[in-house]
Amino acid sequence: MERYNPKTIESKWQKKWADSQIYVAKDFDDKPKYTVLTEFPYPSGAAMHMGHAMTFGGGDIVARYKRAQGFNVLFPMGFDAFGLPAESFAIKNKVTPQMAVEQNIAHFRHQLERMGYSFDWSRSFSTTDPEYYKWTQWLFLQFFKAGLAYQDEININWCPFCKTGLANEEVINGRHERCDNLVEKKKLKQWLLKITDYAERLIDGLKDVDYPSRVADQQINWIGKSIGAEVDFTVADQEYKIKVFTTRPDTLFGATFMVLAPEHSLVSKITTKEQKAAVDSYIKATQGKSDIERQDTNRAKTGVFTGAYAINPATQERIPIWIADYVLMGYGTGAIMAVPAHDDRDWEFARKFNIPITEVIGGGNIDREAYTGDGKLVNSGYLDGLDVEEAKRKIVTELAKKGIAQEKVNYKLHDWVYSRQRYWGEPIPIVHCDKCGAVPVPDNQLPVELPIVDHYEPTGDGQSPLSKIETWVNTACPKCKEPAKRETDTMPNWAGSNWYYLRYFDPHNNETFADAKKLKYWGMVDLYMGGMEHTTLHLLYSRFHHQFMYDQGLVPTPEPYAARRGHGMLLTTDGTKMSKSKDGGVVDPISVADDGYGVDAVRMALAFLAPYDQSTPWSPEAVAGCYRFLTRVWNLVNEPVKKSSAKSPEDVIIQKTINKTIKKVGADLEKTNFNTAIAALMEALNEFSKIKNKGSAVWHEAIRKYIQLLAPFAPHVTEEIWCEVWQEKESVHLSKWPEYDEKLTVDEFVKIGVQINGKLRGEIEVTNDTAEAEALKLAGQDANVAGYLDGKKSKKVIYVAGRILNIIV
RNA sequence: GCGCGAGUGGCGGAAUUGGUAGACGCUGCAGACUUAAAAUCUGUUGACCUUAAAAGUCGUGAGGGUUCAAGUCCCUCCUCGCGCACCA
Repeated sequence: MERYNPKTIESKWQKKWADSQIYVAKDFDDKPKYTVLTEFPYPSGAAMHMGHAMTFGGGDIVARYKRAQGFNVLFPMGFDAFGLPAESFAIKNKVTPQMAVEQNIAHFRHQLERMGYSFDWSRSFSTTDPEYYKWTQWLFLQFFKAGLAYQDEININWCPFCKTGLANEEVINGRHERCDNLVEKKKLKQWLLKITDYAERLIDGLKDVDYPSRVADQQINWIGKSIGAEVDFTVADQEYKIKVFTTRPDTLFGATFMVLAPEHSLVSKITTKEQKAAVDSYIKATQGKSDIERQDTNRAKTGVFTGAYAINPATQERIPIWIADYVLMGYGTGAIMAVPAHDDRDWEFARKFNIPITEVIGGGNIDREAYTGDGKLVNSGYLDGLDVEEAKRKIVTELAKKGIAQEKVNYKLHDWVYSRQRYWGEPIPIVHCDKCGAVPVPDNQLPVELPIVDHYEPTGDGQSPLSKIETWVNTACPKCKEPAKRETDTMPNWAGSNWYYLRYFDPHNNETFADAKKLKYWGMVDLYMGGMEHTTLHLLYSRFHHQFMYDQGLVPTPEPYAARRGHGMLLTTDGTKMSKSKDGGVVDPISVADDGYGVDAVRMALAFLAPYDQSTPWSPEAVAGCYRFLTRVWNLVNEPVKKSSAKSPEDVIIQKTINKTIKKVGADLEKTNFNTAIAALMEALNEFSKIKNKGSAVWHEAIRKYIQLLAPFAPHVTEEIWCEVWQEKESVHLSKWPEYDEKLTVDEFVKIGVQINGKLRGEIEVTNDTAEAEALKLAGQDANVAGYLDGKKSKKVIYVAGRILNIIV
């Protein structure tokens, strides 16, 4: 008998699968379709890491399972190759980004093939292919034409290291998520996408899709919806009005001062001569602070009085207007009405600057702290006696009559800063003309290709390197044909991934981004697997993109992904996050496979280690264990046995085992519970190993099914057994998923516990329809139980058939 | 501070949704095979107390409660992880 040798087996089958194209998905097949998508990678020059293997491995298991179930499965793969890392790699290695990407894709694809994933490579593409980004640009123009892409001069997040503007979502704790450098503010003219128009839809749509609650909650949280009111305050003795947003209009009578963000446009207008010096120096000090400093909640409140007053519209009293950096220009209107009695921050501020604190909601002790709970209104004129909710409604109604307040919903979500000052991205297909303004490049001139240049290092002056290429920049206005200039900013690295899943449905179409019939056939992605870290980035962006496309009639479904699953993080053995900077931190799946365990064992270990969505420490022993398991499977099927048609007394056990296992593995796969599915397969192997007569017909049928169950998890060794050991003509991965007989999944006899007064004292063997009296009799025969029952009367008997017998004495 | 999730053996983790806690894997221990080791196979592996055997007591972060019965349900609290964070 040959030893299990993954190395020769794996490379052989990977080649055969590629040659026979068994994983190629067919458009418009009669079978029901199933689209399983795994986030496509950025092809770096480095080794593939465990996070990739988690994503692709999970997708591959599902893809193989669904194929076996008779679905026409689309399991595609491509590359997301625009963006900063490719450019940095190119600069470092002194090659062009185009060359770097080509090399890296070849390298990465080779690794993916080495892992044996069942991707349909015929549909592969890179977001950097001009035939692809033509449509990325075209889609941008649809946003532009719909008024959802616009230019604005705003204060944006600027990464001084990468020398580019960033979206809000790309800033984590005040640092650029890619390079970890501190982000600055910079005023630049930028392209933005109006994602805020879709804030409500992005929340709503989550109801109709199956996302882990963690993911849905995080998106809802990020969008940050709050319901409240906008109220106008007039500045005393001046013509200005200050608009504020508040979620607590009920506390208006308690507003004893106002605060403007230092950047607020009214600040310079209302500040008095006496206060000007103080205000100016405060603004200057604020500008010198980083976002991290400014957002530190533990910092003591600072601020300065403008000298101006506003009129509280409820009390008609004059209240001072301050500026303070705890009020952010980026949220609401950049101005607040401060109610120190019922807001922690306002309370702290008022205390520090000796501003009066007026209680308007009873129930707290405002001398000690702000009271933010419920209660009855006090000191509030016509609101007195109402509770908070009633008061909110009443005051907004009253003020609305006078035209100084209205209900308002606010979101934390900001419009998406969509331009980058880097070379390696899709050029924004706009021409700037002195006469006609921003003019879209006509469809027949797309794509606007990136010019090949010698220098593409970022300039750092807020201009894209493209701006230095005069021959490219200078063009004719598509409208009036007069000389005009191209937009030189490029799109963010997220642009290509916004809609890539749609392109898999029809990857080679030159007429449109994807044919409508194919969009309809492959429709919604049934299962989308990816990393948790993309929840408020790519996943949110692409949902927005898709919703817009739906509104434009470009796609048939309102949401892109029917279900989302994210994998947990692999931690180092000491429980910390795997990172490149740490010694031995990153383990690469292929080198582990090359150590002799093989790809199948590595893939199984990743699936077996922990529940799919849970973070867990990486364990090299787990791979060894899975290798051992696969070796045992290999030895079992290769064990020489005498074939016989005779029935064996062990047949019943064999049948029960395989039927139970089919049921369990199928149920677990539906829930992406890979770890328990594998445990069930291991359990079954243990049962099978104990069988003495391995020659019966029942045995052969069962072991055949067993290999089919194992196939999605260990595709190579099962294929070798199927096609070489058993000489089947067609791949195990094209075979039909075995069915089970419900009757054969139930054991005739089960052991149930016997409890006396709720404590386990014995065990009896019963059937599911053993009567209570019979069960009691059996229990009485157990010496230990009998000892406890001896001489005592049973008060009560609880008997749950097939579960438990509990006797109360 | 807000939102979400999790606390079970030496370790990773199971537990049919209230019914014999610790499946499966790893590790450890003992044995078989071997000149020896590796590999493989067999047994064993929650703690305590006893042990000739059987039995027994405790045990799912802590404390309380509901129930014949709680890892699972309810209340109070603690710890850890993730995300957001001066969001008005």
